[in-house]
Amino acid sequence: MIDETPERLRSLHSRLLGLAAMHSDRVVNEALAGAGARKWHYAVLATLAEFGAASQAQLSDRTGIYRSDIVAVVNELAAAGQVERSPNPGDRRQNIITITTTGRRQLSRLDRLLRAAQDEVLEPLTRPERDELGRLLRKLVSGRSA
Amino acid sequence: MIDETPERLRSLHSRLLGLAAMHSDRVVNEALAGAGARKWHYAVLATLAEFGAASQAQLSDRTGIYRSDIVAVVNELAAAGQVERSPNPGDRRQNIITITTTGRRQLSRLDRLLRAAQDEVLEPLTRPERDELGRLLRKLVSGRSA
DNA sequence: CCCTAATCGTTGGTAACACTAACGATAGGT
DNA sequence: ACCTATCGTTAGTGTTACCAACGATTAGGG
Repeated sequence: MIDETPERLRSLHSRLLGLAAMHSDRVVNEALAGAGARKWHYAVLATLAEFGAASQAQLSDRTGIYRSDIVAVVNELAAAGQVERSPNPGDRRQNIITITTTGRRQLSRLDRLLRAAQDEVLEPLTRPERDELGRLLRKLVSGRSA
Repeated sequence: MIDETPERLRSLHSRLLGLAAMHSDRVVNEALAGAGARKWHYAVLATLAEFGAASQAQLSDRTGIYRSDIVAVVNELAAAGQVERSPNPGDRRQNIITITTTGRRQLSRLDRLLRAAQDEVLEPLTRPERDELGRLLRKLVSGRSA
């Protein structure tokens, strides 16, 4: 099993990051697809569960999803009965998004699926290595992440 | 500067990988754009320089780019005079892609730009931390990477 | 030697993402 | 009252990964 990848590419941190992220994303998306969700749905549900009801603009800030893309996500979650979208009487520009009981149930299902996916991706690493990887990545993106 | 991101997302390795890869990709692409290239062009030029002339299928294997996407990359490189595409007389299904002198010049320019981009991305990390990150990422993708 | 299967380059298409621009409605500051 | 900013929304762009299918060609099995 010879490695046919040229040296210049093999030693490129940006390439390694891309490959690792792609693989991780694939595993995660496949897992979430088992519950009819994508990572955006998880991000919104988790944010609602932890911070409580919020406007779409707040959801955008907290998840890093663009506010134009939040629309479709909330549409889909609402269609599945996992959130409710109601106008804010105090500020009629805003919608208030609330997580429902169905949404909480879905969230714990996604939590479970995600944990398994995470374990699958990190399987080649020992516990301390996983922690170290997390630390390094956090350091790498600290400041500019959302 | 409070962190408004929910705990569940902040501790997710898959999310950290995605954020880091996105940032790294952005910096790299901006750098390469300074020479009118994207990372695919670099990957193909580097592969040709290290392994010599090759068919498009071989380039696909060695770079990980899909064979349907190689077409456009080779088109663009050929239009810029950086590679030459000629039919293989020994197997008339194949094209033989050769790097030109212009291509080699472009490759060293891209090498320079890429090194700078790499340094910019990794700037928050110390030398040993960069090595450790590389090691962990390699371990993570070893086996299934192209 | 012929037929089938595989390979090569190519075209066209899909889906997810990140991101921009612009709009009507509404709110806030002065 | 006026100007400005914000909110949700629609529409659209460009990149990336990936699939399906095609004609041309080559290789392998009977």
